[in-house]
Amino acid sequence: MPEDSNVDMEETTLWPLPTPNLCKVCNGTSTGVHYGVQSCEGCKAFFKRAICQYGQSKCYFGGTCLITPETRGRCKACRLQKCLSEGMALDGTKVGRGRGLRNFRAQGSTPSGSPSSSTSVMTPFHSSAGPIRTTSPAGSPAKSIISRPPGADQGHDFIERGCFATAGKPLIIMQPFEHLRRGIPHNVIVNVNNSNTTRDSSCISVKEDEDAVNDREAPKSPQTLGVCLDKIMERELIVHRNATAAQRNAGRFSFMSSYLALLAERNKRLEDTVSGVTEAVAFTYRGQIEDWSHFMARSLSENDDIVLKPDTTIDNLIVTLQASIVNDTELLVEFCRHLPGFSELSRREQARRLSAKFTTAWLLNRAPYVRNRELFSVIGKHHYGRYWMETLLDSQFVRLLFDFMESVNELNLSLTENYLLMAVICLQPSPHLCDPDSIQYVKFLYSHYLDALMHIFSTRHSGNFIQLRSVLMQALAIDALHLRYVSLLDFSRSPIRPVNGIEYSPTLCEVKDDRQPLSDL
Amino acid sequence: MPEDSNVDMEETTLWPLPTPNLCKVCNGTSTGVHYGVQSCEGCKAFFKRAICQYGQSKCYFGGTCLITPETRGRCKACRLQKCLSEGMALDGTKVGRGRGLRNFRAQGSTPSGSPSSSTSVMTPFHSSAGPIRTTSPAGSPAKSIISRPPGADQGHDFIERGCFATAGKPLIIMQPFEHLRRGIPHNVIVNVNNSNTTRDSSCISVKEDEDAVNDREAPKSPQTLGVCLDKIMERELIVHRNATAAQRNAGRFSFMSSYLALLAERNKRLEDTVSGVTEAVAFTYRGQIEDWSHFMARSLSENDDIVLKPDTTIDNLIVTLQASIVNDTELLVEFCRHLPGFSELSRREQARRLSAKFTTAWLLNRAPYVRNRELFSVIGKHHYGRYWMETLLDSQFVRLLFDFMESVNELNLSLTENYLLMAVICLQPSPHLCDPDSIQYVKFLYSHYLDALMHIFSTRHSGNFIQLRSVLMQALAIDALHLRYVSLLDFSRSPIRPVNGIEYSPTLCEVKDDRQPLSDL
DNA sequence: TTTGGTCATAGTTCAGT
DNA sequence: ACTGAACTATGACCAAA
Ligand SMILES: [Zn+2]
Ligand SMILES: [Zn+2]
Ligand SMILES: [Zn+2]
Ligand SMILES: [Zn+2]
Repeated sequence: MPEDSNVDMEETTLWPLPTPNLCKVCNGTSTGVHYGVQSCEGCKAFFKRAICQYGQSKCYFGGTCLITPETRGRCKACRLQKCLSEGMALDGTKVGRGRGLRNFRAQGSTPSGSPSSSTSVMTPFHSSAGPIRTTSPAGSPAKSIISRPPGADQGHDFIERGCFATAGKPLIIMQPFEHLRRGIPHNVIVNVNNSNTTRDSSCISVKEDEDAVNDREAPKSPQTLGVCLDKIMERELIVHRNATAAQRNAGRFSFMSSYLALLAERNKRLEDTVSGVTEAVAFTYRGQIEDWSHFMARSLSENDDIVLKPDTTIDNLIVTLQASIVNDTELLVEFCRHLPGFSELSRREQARRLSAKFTTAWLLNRAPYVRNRELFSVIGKHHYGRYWMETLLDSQFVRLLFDFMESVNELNLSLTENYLLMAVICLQPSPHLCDPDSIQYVKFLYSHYLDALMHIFSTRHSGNFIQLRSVLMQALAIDALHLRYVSLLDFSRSPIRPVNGIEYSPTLCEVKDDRQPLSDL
Repeated sequence: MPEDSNVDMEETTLWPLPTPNLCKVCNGTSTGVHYGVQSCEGCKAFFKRAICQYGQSKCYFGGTCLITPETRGRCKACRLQKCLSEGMALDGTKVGRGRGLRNFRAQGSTPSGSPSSSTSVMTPFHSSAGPIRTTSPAGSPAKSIISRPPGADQGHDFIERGCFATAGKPLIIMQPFEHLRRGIPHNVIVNVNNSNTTRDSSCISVKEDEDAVNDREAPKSPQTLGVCLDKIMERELIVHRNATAAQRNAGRFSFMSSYLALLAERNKRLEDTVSGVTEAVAFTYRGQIEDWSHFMARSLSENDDIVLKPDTTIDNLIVTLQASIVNDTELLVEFCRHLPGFSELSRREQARRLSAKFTTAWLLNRAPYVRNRELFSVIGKHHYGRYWMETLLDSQFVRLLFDFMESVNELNLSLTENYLLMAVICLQPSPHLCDPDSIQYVKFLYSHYLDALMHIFSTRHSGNFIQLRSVLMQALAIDALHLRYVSLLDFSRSPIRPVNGIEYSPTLCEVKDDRQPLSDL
């Protein structure tokens, strides 16, 4: 320490300012200001690695190693210490050609965090930089995806269940049998001979002797398992005196009542939420529902042959379609604004979420009006069904849309359930849709609405949870497709195609399990 | 968060900011409209580079990365995708500069056409004359040069209007003459197959014609759905002023808190129950678990060939088996007595229930020690596995037992889950096991324990509810078999066979339509 | 106001040790 | 396992239109 500071003093006093090309850490040739300090390439890279990936290191020479271009490799601890004492830091690094404003930090006394002893703790912790990322030049082989920060955890579990299943932590410490199961036997049981168990195995043999002597040895008469069990039950249970019936009932009641009250209260909450959805529908989609129901009923009754003819020109239809998209979006926004709890999301997240969910909501809204691969919806004054969809859109894409709508249809949802499902889907807590501070809340909302859906869904005989789960998964795929394809579609001209020229392919629907690093969110 | 400040501004001004200075791509601070989109310097430069010099890139995180100022550097593919879906395009619409021309010339071999069309290709095929050749990796030609579709205008005039001009929506102010100002009327064939003569003026004139034809709504300005959605969202959501972050948090809290309190209370109940099970295990099965785990681990590690040899005589084994049955029964009774709520059953029902569940519990207790069709359990001092089972018992019956244990195994249960499952099964409310006055209570207990099981089961990724349901059904079958067959087995002599002479057959497992409350699953 | 260009600095790679 | 020269990517700033 004294050594270093002397050197610093001399340099700064005798050659006060520039030392234009010297690394403040090792005195080598500097290539500019890195991490706030005039430094060389080596010290720059070393500092980054030291902060991001090295573990602890310690000086073995007393902590006062001189750092020069020749010696800087000899003691990592002292080199890092020097970096820190010169003011290097990863935080607040400006990307791009920012002003080197941070230089003032190096002035005056060494910054607060500089360790005085030479045991530098190289934590793997890092600020916003994220794990070291590899970018690939075109066509390079696959890159490894670097370790994911601990924050980004479970992805799909919450698809399966509602609040009651996910809210709260795991209840108990798992002592999984998996170690045994997976057939890697050797490292499993370390506590082989810890016979300090409360109940050691000898008791078995003890009992064995007793019972063998008492019950079974002498009589050779057949003894069924049933008889044996009865005897043991009698013996065992008689030891514990049982309460009277009245006492039992009291016990039962106290055990059940509060829990049942909880369940009742929960059901009331869920029903409130369902009512909220019903009201939201009445405020928004109701007109559409009536129109389309009527239209479908009429079309189906008039004419068994369901292939409907086009009733306008492409250009007119495109204009109408654009308008209907606007209308649908407005309805979706309005619908979600009526959902209890939704308004507590930030406006920006609302916008992000609903933009991302447009396609899925569009499909859910229309699913009830699909019959025999035809869609009976009306936009403007025109029937917008398979004919126009196939005319305007990629046919594989259209097939996917119908597949999804038919999947939804197989659920046989009631009207309320259908829009409850829409709410659930609009609230799926995908990381890329959540504000950083809203993830927990959205997870709550999602599972709450899912609870509500499951609640009314399960009261019906047809409740098909597997299919429901499948639909939720498909919705995620549609969301992915929306981002990658649908939102790039140019709806202003006749073959509606994406502006980036990447045509539809099923791979666009793939939902990978990967989560992008969310460390600093 | 920048958003908060915006919200605050909003609160004070009472008038929604028309377009906050936010980058449409990354939500950072915008510096104006670049390439047709309100964007920041970074996204502007990125887009330019991405189009002109980068090769293709691909997302390694699933293709739905969130793009924020902090995260935008992590995934080029998603950033570019977002740029495109927001409508960014390189073309000559805002040709304001000659520098680029100079640059093109300096590069040599520039297509000499008008500067605005130099990169204008709508197809996924890239123009062979890539304008800027850089040091991009060798042989990565395929980057389609994106161009703004003809007719796209830029700047604020478009932003002010709803996208798609919101045909039929009176609240939007049309600016039908905006394009007249810019474009020279020009009769070009309507561009379903957009010819590459994408001069700005021509496209605008086309659009004008369309406007005139279609009752002056919906100018055909090519826009992606993504842009459209953004604009509507902005318009719709801006009408409803959002609360401050603090207000939102308060709202969230009030919405969540009582419900979460319910959940917490419920989880506490479940947790209590699970703890009860864990304690019950510690009091009863713990010694067995340790012994058998150790035995299995040792057996598997010593010897890949798992066929274990008999280590005693049949007569000895039968005696030992009898003793172990006694022991198992005692353990089962003791285990269930520790289960919260179980003691409130009448002694008679306890006995009836546990007698009936003996076989199922026996199997559940041993399922974790089954590997490759071998059972690694120890009774007395002897291994009791497939060899002895098949020697003593009906081989079809043995096969059934192994089938069930392997089904249980497939659930990959933790230790606690395994015995929680045992509790659930012991509490199945079959009518023939219940006292008349206890049916409701048993149903409650059953669903309570099932809740607890589902709860911890669902927190694990492997939660396989279908398999769980299947196991519960199989358990009922085993119960039926126990009554009809197992309890009649005479364990006192060597081939263990039923005293009534009715040999095992699968029909004995049939469960009458007993209407078990499995709908809870 | 928007454009292309600049360039200091950040991040990444890979042969060398 | 670490190092660092060389390379690529980023974006604030700028001058020009
Ligand atoms: Zn240096
Ligand atoms: Zn040192
Ligand atoms: Zn941006
Ligand atoms: Zn990505």
